[in-house]
Amino acid sequence: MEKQTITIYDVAREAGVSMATVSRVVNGNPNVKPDTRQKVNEVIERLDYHPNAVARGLASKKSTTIGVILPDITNPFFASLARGIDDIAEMYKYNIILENSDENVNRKLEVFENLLTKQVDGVIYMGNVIDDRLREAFKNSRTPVVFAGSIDDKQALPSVSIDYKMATEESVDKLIKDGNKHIAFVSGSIEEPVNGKYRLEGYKKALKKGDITYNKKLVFETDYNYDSGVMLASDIAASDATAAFVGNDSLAAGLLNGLQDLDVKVPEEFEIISSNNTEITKMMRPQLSSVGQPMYDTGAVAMRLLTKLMNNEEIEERNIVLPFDMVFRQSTK
Amino acid sequence: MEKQTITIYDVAREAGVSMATVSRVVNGNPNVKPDTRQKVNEVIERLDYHPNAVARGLASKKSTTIGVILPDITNPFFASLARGIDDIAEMYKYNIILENSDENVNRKLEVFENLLTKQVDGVIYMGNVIDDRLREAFKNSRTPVVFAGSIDDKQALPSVSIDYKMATEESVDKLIKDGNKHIAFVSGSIEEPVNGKYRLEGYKKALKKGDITYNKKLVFETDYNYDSGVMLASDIAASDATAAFVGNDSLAAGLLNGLQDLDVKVPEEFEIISSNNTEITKMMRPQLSSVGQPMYDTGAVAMRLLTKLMNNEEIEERNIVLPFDMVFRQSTK
DNA sequence: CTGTTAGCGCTTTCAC
DNA sequence: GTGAAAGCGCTAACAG
Repeated sequence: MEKQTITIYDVAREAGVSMATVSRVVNGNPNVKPDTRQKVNEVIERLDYHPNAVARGLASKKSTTIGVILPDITNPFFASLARGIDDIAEMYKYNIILENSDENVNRKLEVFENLLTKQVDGVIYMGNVIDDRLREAFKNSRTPVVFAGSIDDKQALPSVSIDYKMATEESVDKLIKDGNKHIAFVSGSIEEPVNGKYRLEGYKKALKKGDITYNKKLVFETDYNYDSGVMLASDIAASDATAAFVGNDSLAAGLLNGLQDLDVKVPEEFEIISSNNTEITKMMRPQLSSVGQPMYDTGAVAMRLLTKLMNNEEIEERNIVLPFDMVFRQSTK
Repeated sequence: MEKQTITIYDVAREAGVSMATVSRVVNGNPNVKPDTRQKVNEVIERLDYHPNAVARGLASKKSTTIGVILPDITNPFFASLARGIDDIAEMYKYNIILENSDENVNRKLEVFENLLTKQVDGVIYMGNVIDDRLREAFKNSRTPVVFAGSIDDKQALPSVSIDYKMATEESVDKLIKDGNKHIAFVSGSIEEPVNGKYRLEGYKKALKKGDITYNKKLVFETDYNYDSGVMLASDIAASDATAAFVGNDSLAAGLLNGLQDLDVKVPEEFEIISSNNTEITKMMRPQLSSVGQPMYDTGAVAMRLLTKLMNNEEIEERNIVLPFDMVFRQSTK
């Protein structure tokens, strides 16, 4: 049925030139006489020749493939980032190998090894947790790694993200301005730098500006999902909080619904500001106010940065901070 | 900093054996004396040797990589399928190259070519649209392709999905049993087999059983997203429909909110049954009733099927139909 | 059980 | 502008 694999050698023979010349035209090398080029192209067409990327990768030591490590592709936040990455990758002719890490450190190490084994030209890392072993592995490999939507708190590696501290600060500013004196901070584990280091600091800074003393009891750590939010609602309703900054949309959605099920009126009795402005913020009733984070762009910019790193181009800024905005909807006054 | 790439040859020399032997121990070939094996493993450890998957791929003609073509990874339905695929792929030591097609036929052809170029061992295809050129390309390649969560209406290619016709039929049965005489059918383009061929047929069959005449005006085609649902709400409210079967959760969510914004009470005045039972069905108020589709499992089973195909194992059934269930929540009586 | 020997299909000096 | 030849790092007969 299907004919034998046809190789560069077949094309060379048919066109009466050498493999080197075929290789040149395939790769757009200018040092080929137009006549020759055309002749070769005709044969390529006629034989329906397709270069073998694996052989090419072995010879050139470039795979035109990059690895993408993320916690879970079903999380809309990471899916959006991945989409941004993929679109730019496509533009630069790179393919993407996807790896779900479930934020498991050992798994990340394995996965990274595996990616190196596959000779990826670069990797984009997403995830809120990063430990020293992984950081070491990243640094020791000569494969460039960039962080997307995540920050290495040691700032040792290139990254693209928003200013989480300031975004949180502005959110809490707004909540204070609305008259709230007791504001909950809801997030995933504060072991994660994005929460414990950046967001929490922004939260504290806003409190200080508002002359409100920080109360540890108003810091709620849980998982990033809807059901956790629902379950958290009773705890929060039982506290004296009248507003919350929430670090994740699914979590915020759960909290909102949970609170309403307990007959707490939002925003009249309780205000909520969420963090990622994914589509579900619009689906909720009342609609959730949120920090607006350019997820797609974060992925896109990270990929663009990676291409520069892979080509050893000059980099102006290794730690890129993208602008965010505040989207006020119905869950705030 | 980083030492030279160390190869199988280095290991062989250091261990005083041949490359072939090293290759054997690396690949777990049993024909190696335990002593030798251990000696080689020690050297591998000491030299921190990592096999080069590209070279291996060239020599063995296997890349241990598969391609996954889907419309858009930010669509939760496809993201869940992708997760199922990835988990099983990992189990069988395959990696996944992700390709977003945006349901664009030309792009799909390109992307598929590219995947073949990269020598993937198999491909999983998701998408509701498939035209003859693509089907031909799939069949002509000797790379196995399986459909996941989608059906090739010609049934020519292996696939894994639920029985969309029956799921729709059962949904509409329920709506009829609740007393509705005018039931809208809302989906994406009925050019897509899943809608025009399977779901619509199930819809018609249920109507016939309920002695309701099919009314073309109650068939609404639109895009698979929240805003389209919102916009559709006024049209549907203006029709005489008192219930709707909707082929997509985001769309159903938009319709639900749109209807409520028009003061239509759900489910008292209007019932809705959606299709994918993604998490947003639970987030909506009232919560959406939905066909429960095993998305993760569909991906997982498709990947398992692909592994069999790649190994030329016997296949009992090429077109696997997974069970679905009906999840009744608050958008139905 | 182990070693030898060809390649896999392509890129890349280095000559001419 | 073009060709010859040497690998890239590994697998897979084939001997022995």
